[in-house]
Amino acid sequence: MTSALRTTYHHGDLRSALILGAQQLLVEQGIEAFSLRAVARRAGVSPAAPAYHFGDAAGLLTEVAIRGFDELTRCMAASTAAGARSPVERLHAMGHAYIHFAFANPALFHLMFRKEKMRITDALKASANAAFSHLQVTVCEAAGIDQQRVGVDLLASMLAAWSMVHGFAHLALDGQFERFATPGTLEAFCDIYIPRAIGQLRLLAPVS
Amino acid sequence: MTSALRTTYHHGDLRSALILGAQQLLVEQGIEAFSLRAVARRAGVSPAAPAYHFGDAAGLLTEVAIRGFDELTRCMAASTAAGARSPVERLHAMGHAYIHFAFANPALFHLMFRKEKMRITDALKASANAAFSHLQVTVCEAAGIDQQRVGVDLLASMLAAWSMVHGFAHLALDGQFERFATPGTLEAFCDIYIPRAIGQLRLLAPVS
DNA sequence: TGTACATCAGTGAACGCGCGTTCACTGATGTAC
DNA sequence: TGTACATCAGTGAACGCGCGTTCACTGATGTAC
Repeated sequence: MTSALRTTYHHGDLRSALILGAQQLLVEQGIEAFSLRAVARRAGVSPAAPAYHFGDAAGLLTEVAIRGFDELTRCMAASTAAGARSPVERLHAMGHAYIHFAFANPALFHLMFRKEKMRITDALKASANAAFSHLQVTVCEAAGIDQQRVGVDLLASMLAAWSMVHGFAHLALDGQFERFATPGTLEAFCDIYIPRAIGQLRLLAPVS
Repeated sequence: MTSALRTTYHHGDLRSALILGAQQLLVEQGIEAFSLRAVARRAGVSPAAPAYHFGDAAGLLTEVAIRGFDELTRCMAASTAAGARSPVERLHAMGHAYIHFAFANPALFHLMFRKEKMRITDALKASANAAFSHLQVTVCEAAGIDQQRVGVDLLASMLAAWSMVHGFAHLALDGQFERFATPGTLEAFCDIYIPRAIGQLRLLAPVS
């Protein structure tokens, strides 16, 4: 809701509008451009309004990050839900989903893993944990292990899988793979190398 | 050289001193605290002096990042040089070195992979490439492949290895592993899981 | 059904801060003759 | 060997900017009686 649309003194749901506006600001201009004043401006609201709801920038960004983790969880869940695939195929699908989430929301993805920008609240931890346990379940299934009995080896597999997709996404977003792919073909490059990189994980049998 | 030590109008080697000061500022206060004025203050020099040498913050940070990549290369080289180990052991050692470099220099490590903070000069590319080709050689040796014949499969192995250590370092630095380790034991946690995670790479035979 | 009052949600002008940048300047150094 | 001059390296005061935060305020909403 922009200032042009405001007719009443009270906004109605300014809190949500500010979170949404912050998300859009992140998408459009990156985290460097983020400030409480910029968010207020975009919402057509006085510069002091965001502080009333969130205290400071970290408070608002925390809410944005929570929604980011929720969305990531949704993406991962959707990727494994479709069709009756094998556990290994589901893990591949989830890895893809993780990396594609990062590509689709670069600034949000970076924010989510920059704890110094946020307040580590219980709500944030809960959302992040939900995303992680999706990974955990899928890795357990792919490795054929009862997830009630997570031991050192399985945790190592999970860390390896998570680290790999996370690192891949980070390096790709930072342009480190331009070394190998001419500009404009990064997506094609990723289509080829994401499955092969994930396929390098020892716990996984070849997809087909 | 601080202002207290300055006796002459000319500094002598202000350019180097500013780069060093910027590095220290990064170590001590993180990238958020970085500004040309802060660097000038630390060097005991007028606020306009850094701009004379580097143009803007990106120019100075580029120089810092170049030295970061050089140092990373040195760390990786040192890790593989010691003793007459097997190729696989050398790859393990290099992965350790990569992650330990990140732990020892968190702010610098983050800077090196934030291209929007820098100018992508030829010198920067050269330093980054040098670090990468160290990885490439070691992965080739570990996989037993002639590095003159890098194909899709070998590139996939390299990307997998790089992504994994990079992601591991990132996630650990962001505190994501506090989920598993009580505070204060992160290093012990990493000592256990770094080798096991790297051991998950398909190309690698068991270390011993 | 009305009225008084408390609380909530947001205003908007003002504050001080650190920042990058400009600009006329000056001290030191190098070079040509 | 001296001198004139150009260039280099850095000064420091000033500028305008956007920022977070404060503060007295006000319009709207809810609640008690």
